[in-house]
Amino acid sequence: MPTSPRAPLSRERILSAALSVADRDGLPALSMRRLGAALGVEAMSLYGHVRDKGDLLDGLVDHVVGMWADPLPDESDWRVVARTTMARAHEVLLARPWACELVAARPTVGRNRLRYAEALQRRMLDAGFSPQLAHHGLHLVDGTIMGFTLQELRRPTLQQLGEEVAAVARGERADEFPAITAVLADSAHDHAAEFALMTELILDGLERLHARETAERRTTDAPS
Amino acid sequence: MPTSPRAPLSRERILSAALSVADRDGLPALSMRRLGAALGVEAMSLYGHVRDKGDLLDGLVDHVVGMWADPLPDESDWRVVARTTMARAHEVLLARPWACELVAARPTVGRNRLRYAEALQRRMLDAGFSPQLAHHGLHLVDGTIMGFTLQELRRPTLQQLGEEVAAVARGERADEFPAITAVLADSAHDHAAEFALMTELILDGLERLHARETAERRTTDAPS
DNA sequence: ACCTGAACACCGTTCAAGT
DNA sequence: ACCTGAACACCGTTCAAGT
Repeated sequence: MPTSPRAPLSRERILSAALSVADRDGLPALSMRRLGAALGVEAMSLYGHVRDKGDLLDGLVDHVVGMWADPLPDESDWRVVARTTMARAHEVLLARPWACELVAARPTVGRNRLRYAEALQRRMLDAGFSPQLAHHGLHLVDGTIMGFTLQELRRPTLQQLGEEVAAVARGERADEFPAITAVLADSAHDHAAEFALMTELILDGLERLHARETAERRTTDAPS
Repeated sequence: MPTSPRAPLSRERILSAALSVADRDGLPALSMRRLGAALGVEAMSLYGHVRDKGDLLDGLVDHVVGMWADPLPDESDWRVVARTTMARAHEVLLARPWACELVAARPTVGRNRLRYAEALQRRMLDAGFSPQLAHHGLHLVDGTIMGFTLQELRRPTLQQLGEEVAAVARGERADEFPAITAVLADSAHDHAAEFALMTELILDGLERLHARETAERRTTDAPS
């Protein structure tokens, strides 16, 4: 779907076309040839504005990161920034499974990711975090976003692909997998609630580490 | 490298050949044609023992899961089981980046994964976890493994691929990214320590949720 | 300058044919 | 039964050629 069929073809136009191809038909469908066709152009013309297919995918990743990080929350509390970023990232990635897979396969660090990392670590340092803990904190938040979103995207395919696994999910293997069967029978699958719980667990943990750190600093500072 | 050049070609033999191709040359090199060549056979012969390339990849994923889950820890404490599983999974996946990517892209639930899920949730239920919390617990542990391993695999490519990002990593953009620069300058990159810290944070959090749950159950049970 | 056509070295998969 | 050869419809990328 070329917005204007003979616009001069820029990196911007290519990236946004790639985004809509991936959204509509998935990552495997995003070939240089099909992308060219979507822009009304031969595949080879793309190489004038994009070094590689890899370069294109990197651009795509940072574009998606921008979708949750771009209007950075105007807040000085690191907890608020972390919480809202996690929620937004989770939402954006859940809606675009291909993006989650892409970030896992090709973990590009682009401008949008830098800006978000700067913002979060700034708040942590301002709150009195040591550089080391701010470092851990960013990784904790990032890892949780990816790990948990993958966790949720994994769910639907459980019944779809599993041959004997489907039987387990239907509760027909209580003999061999009693615990799994019991858990599936007696618990809800509230994804959003689980992610929120995980978020608070992480934030609590970080806060506790921060408190312990300042306590230790006080005891070592006092005698001097 | 066919172990015996004219053995009758089984699913087992195909899977282990695929594993060594992926280990040696990476995931993109694992094509049906090259895998056939590694077994001294035409690509098309593989389809007698494997439905699909997808089927082959699914088998590969569960094989890797078995590498950390297979001798299940003979322990009744859920904390020990969770801790050792996380450590082993992290180690196995760090050594095989392609496996981490594969699990992210195609989250197969195979027999090995079922056995591990059963074992961990069994311990949690036995410790008094509600089914709901045991459910969350498994997802927490799994999400942490994936999220954090991806986090670490992401690190080396930061300097390798980033154009301007490399400058930030070298500390040459302190004006625009002061917090990132300060954190990178004043903190170590001890991956193993960070993963251990993350593990304890998760286990502490789960234990706290468990304690809260039992406290609530006691207060609601008492009046009856 | 920007785009193209043809070509190269690959893919996964099907299917009729061989042994 | 098990494996193969040829074929189909694709890939990413190069490069000389067109406008």
